[in-house]
Amino acid sequence: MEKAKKDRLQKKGWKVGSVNEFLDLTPEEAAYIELKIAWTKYLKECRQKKHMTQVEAAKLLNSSQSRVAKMEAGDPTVSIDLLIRSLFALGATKKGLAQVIERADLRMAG
Amino acid sequence: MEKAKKDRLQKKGWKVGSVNEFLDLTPEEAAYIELKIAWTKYLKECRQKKHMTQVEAAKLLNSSQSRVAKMEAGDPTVSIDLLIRSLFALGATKKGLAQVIERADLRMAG
DNA sequence: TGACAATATGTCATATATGACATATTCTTT
DNA sequence: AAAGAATATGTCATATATGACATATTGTCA
Repeated sequence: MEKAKKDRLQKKGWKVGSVNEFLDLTPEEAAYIELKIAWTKYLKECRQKKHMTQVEAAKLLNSSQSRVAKMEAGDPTVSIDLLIRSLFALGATKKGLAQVIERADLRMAG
Repeated sequence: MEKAKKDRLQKKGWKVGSVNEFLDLTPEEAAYIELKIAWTKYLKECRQKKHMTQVEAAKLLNSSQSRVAKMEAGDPTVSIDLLIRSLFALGATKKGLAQVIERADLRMAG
């Protein structure tokens, strides 16, 4: 993993226990995290496109402002399930979701 | 939601509490479930493409045969997170993941 | 600069997901 | 049809995710 990406992930709070463990992330684990972060960005885009505050989005999602903030920050306690459900509720499209995957820097085949 | 789809989801154990509640699924909730089921099918395809049994896949995934079975069955206790991580480990491609979304019957825009 | 809106961070009780195990069922092969 | 492999189902202790709340930080505008 290149340094820039590593720093970015660490900054996000994605310390899997230690920096060393972090360096040992398998390509699959790294891809999973990258994809998750890519979806968090898309989530923020969707909310902003609707001109909603986090408080308003939270109400729509039956959640709380703090959790919306964590979703958008890529907090490790946020599941992809929650991201996907929130994305749909915020008007994300199939095409948008798919493009996020295709454009994500997953370092994988395909 | 058309009857065929409803029956299919109910059969999968997706009773959200009652049949009535089920009929009241929002489009977003329905899309989430549909997408999840679509990924379970892709997971099974990936495993079979590798000529692996569920026991072998479980070992690769540091999981158990029963959980692999539940993943492929679309059990409600299986998260999308687990599905995605498992898919990557089983050699799924970005393109494959994206195509699953695009081809899923989500009844949404995009 | 002050004041208010928006977003971020930390914590917690509860809810949900997970691997593991036991057991049941289905599928193959003879 | 019998036997073994593969898959499915049920349950549980533990791990992780979630909404909520309090509080902190940042952004905006007068």
